[in-house]
Amino acid sequence: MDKAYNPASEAQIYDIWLTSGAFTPKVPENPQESRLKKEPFTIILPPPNANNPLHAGHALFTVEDILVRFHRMLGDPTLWLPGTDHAGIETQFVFEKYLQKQGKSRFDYDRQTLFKMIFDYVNENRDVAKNQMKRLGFSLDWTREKFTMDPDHITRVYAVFHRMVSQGLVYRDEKIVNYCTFCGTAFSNLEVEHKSVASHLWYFKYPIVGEKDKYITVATTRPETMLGDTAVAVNSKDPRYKNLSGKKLLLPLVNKEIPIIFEDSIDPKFGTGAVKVTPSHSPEDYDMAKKFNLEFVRIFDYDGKSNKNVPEKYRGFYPNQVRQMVIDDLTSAGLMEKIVDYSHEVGHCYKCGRPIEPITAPQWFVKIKPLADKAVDVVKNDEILIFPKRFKKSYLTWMKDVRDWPISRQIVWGHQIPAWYNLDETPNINITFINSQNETITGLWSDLIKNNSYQEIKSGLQSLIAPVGSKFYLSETDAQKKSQNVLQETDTFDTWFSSGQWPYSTLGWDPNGHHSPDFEYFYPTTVLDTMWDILFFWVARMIMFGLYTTGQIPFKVAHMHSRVTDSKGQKMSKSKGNVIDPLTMSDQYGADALRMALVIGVAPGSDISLSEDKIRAQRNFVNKIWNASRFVEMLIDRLNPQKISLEIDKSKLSDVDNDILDKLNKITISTTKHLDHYHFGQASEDLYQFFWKEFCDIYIESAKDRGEETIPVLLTVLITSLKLLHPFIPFVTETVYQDLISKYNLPKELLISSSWPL
RNA sequence: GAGUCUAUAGCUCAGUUGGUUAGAGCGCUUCGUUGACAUCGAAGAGGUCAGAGGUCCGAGUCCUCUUAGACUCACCA
Repeated sequence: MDKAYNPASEAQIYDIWLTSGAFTPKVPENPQESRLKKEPFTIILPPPNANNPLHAGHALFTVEDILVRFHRMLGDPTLWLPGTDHAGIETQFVFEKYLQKQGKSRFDYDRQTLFKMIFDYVNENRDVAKNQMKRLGFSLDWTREKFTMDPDHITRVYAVFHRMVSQGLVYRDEKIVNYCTFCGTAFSNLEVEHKSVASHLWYFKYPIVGEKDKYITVATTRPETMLGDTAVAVNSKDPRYKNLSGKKLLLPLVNKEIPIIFEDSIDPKFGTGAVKVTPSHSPEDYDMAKKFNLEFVRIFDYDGKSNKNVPEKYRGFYPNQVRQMVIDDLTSAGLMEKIVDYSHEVGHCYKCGRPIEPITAPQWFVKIKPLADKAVDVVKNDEILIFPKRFKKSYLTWMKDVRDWPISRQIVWGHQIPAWYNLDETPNINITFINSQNETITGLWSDLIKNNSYQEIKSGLQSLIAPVGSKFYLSETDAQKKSQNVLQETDTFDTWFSSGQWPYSTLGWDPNGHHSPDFEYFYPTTVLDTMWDILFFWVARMIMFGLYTTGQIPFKVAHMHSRVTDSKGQKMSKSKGNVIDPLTMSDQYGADALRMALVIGVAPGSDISLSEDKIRAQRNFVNKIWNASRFVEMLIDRLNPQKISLEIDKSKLSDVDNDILDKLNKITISTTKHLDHYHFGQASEDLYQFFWKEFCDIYIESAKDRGEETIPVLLTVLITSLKLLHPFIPFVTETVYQDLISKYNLPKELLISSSWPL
């Protein structure tokens, strides 16, 4: 054996495990019956972005590997299923930046071409993450590897979509959505970041029609939207406005009469108690407009600029430009009463950081209440356990009043929504395409078809917007019954609509009930482990989808791990320059050292502060194991016994022997208990102390002065320690174990497949 | 606006259901080690467990409040 442990050999060990078949569980003949007798242990890996290399957070999948290796050694049929995610918006934006460097943009390509370009781009990078996971020692079953862009996954997602449409759980509607005009797509509430913005409250006057020099003063944070006002709302109990019933106001600058409505949700104490109502650009106003049947006037378009619904001089400007113009014009008209400082929360795009424009747009929605109710029950009654416990509470409060989920995104990278429109049936569909002269053309189908062929439009298609109420079909052939002129919806599903179906889809759930043996055997899965930041995005959606589609929970335990921070407890980010790359670290110190550093002494649910110092310390520990083993072998060589035995003769034991065996027994019990309770930090810390202090510093030291009666104890403690440590630091333990086996003619087996010492 | 979490040695953090002199790693001081490991060993310095009050025979641990920080959710003009 070399003087020091060399992590370069780790790759060979991984290959040995891989070819041994240890990662691939066998599915018995009768999966359902077998499952009743002995339940498998299953984890579906949260699929990393197929396009990106791993970061320190991914290295934390170590906790899954620990669980999987532990249960495999306990003798449970164990499956850890790998996969990668196409990560819709994330990846498309990365690709757009790449295009930008080449002086191009997404608008230069038709939809099909752009999709293919991104697909190729992702395929080039897909193996990177996969190889990195192998490098970290993750005992994933690669024979079952999946990708969210696999045709069979898409088929299943489409089937579930069909079912939801037919049951009225998916609908189209034009309501207020969070729209980022820069990114060009709608977002769900979860994708909006609220930031406090120091702004103003503008007070200005709306003249009352037919009453000279009488006004109502409104207070607003968004003066620019007044161009789209269609009412002013006041509280019916507000004495100031009581006598105004039936009166109209003259909307300044636009010179249009708008009604006064009486809505009791208006707080008389805020501002002037009178609120301007802009149904197309404010969620609250939208609700009021629906209630009072008000007119909708959308003044900002998808490109972020003001449109033809405003007086000519204000057209074609961004909101902040319109704001200044409106303020100036109201002031010079003598209608501006006052401006006061005011700070409030404004939604910003989580991708590009720009302000979100609430805008009415036709989108696809999931009716969430029926799904959420069941998903609440299974967590409330602990059918699904959420660890650490505090996340149960945040899950339940979020679920309680979750709103309908907009699932359509105006991007091409993802699963194109499987809905087709017959254009002759719905001629008012708005289409954007690139024609044969490479010009981008936008217009209604009924107009475009006069000068362009269907084929040209179809092949150059970029996007379409079908008005709410447009008839759609769930297959292309159905749509073609009336005529051949059909187009598929150009929106794609929110990534989470796809990944929310990951657990049952990867295992081979079948929409027609012909499920695969894998599904019958491994579903519901046992543990889902992920970082808490996607509890709502992903975990909640998986629970809803799982219950809806399979009628069963997707997993029994949702284990939330924490963020990896730097040595000062700060979030890692490229701009701060404090990023620790897991692959650089494992090349330098070994994957074992990195893995140990990520779990040792970490309390469940608390942030994990990682530093090179910490990894180095664990490298020393790994080397300690190596050298202790080497020294045990040297001791045995020196004693040169006739026969190597692991049999312990209790009558010959001294106090030191009894002491170490007693402690070994205790550490075995406590490690098992801690792993059962997901206390990885405590388990690894205790093992560290036991091995280094109790075994090396005390027992091995004492063995230096003794005879061959120590051999069975030395080997027993060493081998048992290797087993207990194996889930945490698989490479060095397996390497040493194989060395002991060949040296002392022990029964051949791999540590990964050996039995847990209980 | 609602909620969650954190505060323990110079630094980063453990401390399971409250139970004797509060622990680890790194750092620091002194010493040792020519035949496992300088990626080592031994010894040591260093903490009124954020503050105040309370429950208890007993509180780092449970309760209340205060202070300071982090985070999550949220359609209020």
